Amino acid sequence: MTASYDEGAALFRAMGHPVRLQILNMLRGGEVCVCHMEAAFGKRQAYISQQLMVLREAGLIAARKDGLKVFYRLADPRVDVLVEMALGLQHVGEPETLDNCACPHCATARMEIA
Amino acid sequence: MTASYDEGAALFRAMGHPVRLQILNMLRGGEVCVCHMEAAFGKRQAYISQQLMVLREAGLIAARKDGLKVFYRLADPRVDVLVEMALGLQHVGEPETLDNCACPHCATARMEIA
DNA sequence: AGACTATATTCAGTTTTTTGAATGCAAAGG
DNA sequence: CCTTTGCATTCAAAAAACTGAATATAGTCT
Repeated sequence: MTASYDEGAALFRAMGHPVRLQILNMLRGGEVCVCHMEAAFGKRQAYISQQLMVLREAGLIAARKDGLKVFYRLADPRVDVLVEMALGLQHVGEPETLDNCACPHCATARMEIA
Repeated sequence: MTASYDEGAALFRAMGHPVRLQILNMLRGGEVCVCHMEAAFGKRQAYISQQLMVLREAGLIAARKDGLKVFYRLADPRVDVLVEMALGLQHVGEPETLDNCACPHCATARMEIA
């Protein structure tokens, strides 16, 4: 019974960090690889991975490995709504799909298409 | 722009604590005085006040003073939904209205009615 | 196998949060 | 005015979170 509050609080604590919230918001747009976040946020890769670990342990995101890259997605549809509400109901999130990704892989992917 | 994430994160951090979450959930049922929380949670009064301060500073709750007592309520309707979602969409919250309050004031209030 | 790439983990120092204890303060009653 | 009641604030020690640096791992390619 008190466990419910502990679990709920743990959920909020995991979301209560600017970078993690930004990651979650980005994932609302669909699956994203780590290198994309690295490029989009301008943070060190190790740092991004640390935050991803927190989110993973909280059960907020799930990972899919494809070759060398790892793609992350929201693990729970509730998270989408929670993030949306916290950011003010109108904040659409940067249209940061893989399209404007500056990481080597995404860039070359675009070149192949064009 | 980054401020949005900071603000959202601050919101979640304020909610990311078992006792504070429990307080917020209680307030979903309406206005409640501090003495009621004290009795309902079995925590020291000063401790409750500390958590209330955090919630107040985060803009999640508002206070109304009536004589010696202070009544708190949710300041933002979004909070109601956020708490509800975090607690699992079904958790109704203890039916802890002022009716089952063990604090002196609430107890005598009941006696006056009966 | 060796080198390289993408991501993960560990470690340590710093900052923040948490929480118990003590104290402060304003309103009400006598 | 003095006391009591209900709540708030301050302080300090312990616990936890944050983050930079270094290191590890796993997959790919030659």
